[in-house]
Amino acid sequence: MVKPAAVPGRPRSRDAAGLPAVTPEKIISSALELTARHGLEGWTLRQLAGAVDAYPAVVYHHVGDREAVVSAVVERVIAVVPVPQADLPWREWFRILLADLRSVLTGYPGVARRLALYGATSTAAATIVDRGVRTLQAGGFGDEAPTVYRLLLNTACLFLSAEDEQHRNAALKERTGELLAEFRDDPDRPGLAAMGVALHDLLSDPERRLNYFADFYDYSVERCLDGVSSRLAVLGAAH
Amino acid sequence: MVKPAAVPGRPRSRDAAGLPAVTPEKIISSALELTARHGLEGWTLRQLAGAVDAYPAVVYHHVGDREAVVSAVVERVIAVVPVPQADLPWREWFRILLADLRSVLTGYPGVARRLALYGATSTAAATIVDRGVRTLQAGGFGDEAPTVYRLLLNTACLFLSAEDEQHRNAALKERTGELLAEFRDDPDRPGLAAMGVALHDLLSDPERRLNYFADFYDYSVERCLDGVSSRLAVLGAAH
DNA sequence: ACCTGAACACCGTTCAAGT
DNA sequence: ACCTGAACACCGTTCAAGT
Repeated sequence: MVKPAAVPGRPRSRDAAGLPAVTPEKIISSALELTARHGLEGWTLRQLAGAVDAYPAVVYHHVGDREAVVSAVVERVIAVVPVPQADLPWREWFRILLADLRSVLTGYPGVARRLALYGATSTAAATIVDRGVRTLQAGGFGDEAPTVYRLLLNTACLFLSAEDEQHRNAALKERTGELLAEFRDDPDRPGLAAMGVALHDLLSDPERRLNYFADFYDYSVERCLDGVSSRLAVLGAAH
Repeated sequence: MVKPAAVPGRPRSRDAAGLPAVTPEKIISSALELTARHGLEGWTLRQLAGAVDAYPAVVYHHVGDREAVVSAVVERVIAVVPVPQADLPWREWFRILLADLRSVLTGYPGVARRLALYGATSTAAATIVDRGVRTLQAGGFGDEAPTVYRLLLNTACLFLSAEDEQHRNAALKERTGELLAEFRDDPDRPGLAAMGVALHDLLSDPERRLNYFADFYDYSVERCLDGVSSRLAVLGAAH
């Protein structure tokens, strides 16, 4: 990881040292690996440079600034997300897409956040948007299809980004949870007590604790789909 | 803002210089101001120290590290959020809470994100949780009230955090929007084209553009409430 | 064109020393 | 106890100089 100190006898160019040339491809796949391991905000440009045995300036030369590397990583990740088959009913289509999205994005912490905030622009992303909106159009959402698409994808990516962050900063989240769990016997605040009990039960059962994020994600996605579904009924009744 | 360079004749203690003593209170309200202007991640500890005419180490002495200051700011902000009156039907109660939440949190960029990720632990926060969960219990959600509460608050805070971030990094968001808008005539990808048209219409109408975030927030909150509402019907039918 | 090596202007944090 | 002033170990980024 750490570059050896410059010594007088050391060759001063990569090929004199027998090192392969640095390429954008190598930089980006190293960044992808670092992201899988430490999250998108968990590595520094100096670490990335170290991973390809080069100086930070080399990253700038081949790819650009940190932002350029990050957006390349994001595009690579969405390219991996499978697109559900086209003839499914809209609800099923999105249920599958969002489940697959989770299983990919949890492997690359921080990518969900970028996706939620700025989206992606690659052809892979374009395909998902196209299929998604068409599925909603076919489902009867008409002009509201793009809005519904944004709602569903935003919700999914935002919840996943929260999950990433809470894993990263488990200590803080834990502390808040424990604090709330302490109120579980408060007779003056039955609502708070109910929340305390729910949180306590959740944290003390090892299995529920393990599935905490997955379960809450599924619940949230289902409620979002429910909401969109009842909106569809309103739209249908209007004409 | 900038401390004057140390000159030989300058008094070396605050009271010798006629400066009032630094207090935790002053530090935190300065941090609150800085957050209102630049966002929670938009100021540095050195800036905060400068705002109270002191050295960074003074902030450490009176409040603690950056994290301690940030969490104090978050608690101050939620204390400002009004709690809707207790006798409202659950849907109305949350509609009002989440609208008020938005009008407060948009004034303090970055706070929504913290709230979504780690919640708050002050008595002000506890009151909102208590009333919210009780309102849902009264509405018939039973044991699912805590989960529904978390879903609603999470959704609201996450959407608001996305809004904060997109305002902060308007350039990136703009670029993605324009890129998508370019596909509005693509005959091979009608779904993408529909998204392009929707985005184009949105960005070209000045009024819709201005209300973009507020409208999408309201839409998302309403769909979330719809989803929760149809879940309530399922729960009710079960017994 | 590609890479080296150092520098620049920042961060949050720590600490011995002064008052 | 409160504050000074400097230092430490980092960042991302830039750039002249080498090969």
